[in-house]
Amino acid sequence: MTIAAPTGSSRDLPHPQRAEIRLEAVLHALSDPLRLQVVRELAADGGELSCSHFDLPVTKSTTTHHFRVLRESGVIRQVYRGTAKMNGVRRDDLDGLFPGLLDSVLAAAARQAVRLGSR
Amino acid sequence: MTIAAPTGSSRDLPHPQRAEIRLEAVLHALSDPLRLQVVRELAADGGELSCSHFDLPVTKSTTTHHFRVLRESGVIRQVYRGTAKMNGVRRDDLDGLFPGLLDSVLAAAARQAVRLGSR
DNA sequence: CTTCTCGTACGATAGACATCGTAGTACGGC
DNA sequence: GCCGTACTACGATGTCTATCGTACGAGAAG
Repeated sequence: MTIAAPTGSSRDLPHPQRAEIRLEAVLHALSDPLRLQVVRELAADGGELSCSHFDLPVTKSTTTHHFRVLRESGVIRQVYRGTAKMNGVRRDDLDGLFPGLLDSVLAAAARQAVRLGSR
Repeated sequence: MTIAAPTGSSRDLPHPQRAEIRLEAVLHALSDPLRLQVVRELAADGGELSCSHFDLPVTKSTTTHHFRVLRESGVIRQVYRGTAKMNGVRRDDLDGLFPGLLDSVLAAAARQAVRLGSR
């Protein structure tokens, strides 16, 4: 029946429940440079960022695809706010399932960014 | 001239140097269930195991492929010992580059194994 | 209502990858 | 030298995935 919209928005998107999140899917989602970069920025921000906030070197269609991979793997949560779609890392769920994993990956990414050319 | 074989063996295999190891490649290598399982066993053992020690549900060709992906991403080191090929996790290099990452992933895999059916 | 922005959906495409089977090479033992 | 074991190399195949372009839908602003 789906009564009452959760957060007050209209259309909402399918997310895996916490128990459905699979480590292999998370690692796969993070193994793409573009997606890893997105997650780094989202984690650094801590809050929610719109898709259009990111200036990725691919078309909008491709961007949508990458965000979907991140959402379906359980790494991020996506919510519509008016015309924009806001994205946030599912830190609670990830830390609950895999303590320390996200932080290790983010730290590793930061280290590698410094080690290579960088940013 | 290549004088003196390092460990006493003859043919040796191409490995990335420590500085060439890329986080994305490591995550990608670990995102396959079979490969993750192999790495878990190798890490649990701590030493070296032959390819034939693993009883994977795929043919030998496919096994060879997976071990190569692990080697080329820098996750494991492979050495010939007579007719057998021994495999070991490159713990020093991984811990040096990405402190805590490998342990987080292994812990996450162990947790998930318990959480699901398990083993 | 029209228009603008933001993002989706769908179809196409090219490349990557997991898988197999067969044939071959290296090494150790007989 | 010959055979068996361990693993590789190569070619084929089906699936997945990253990418694009175009056309569409939902909401805000005029």
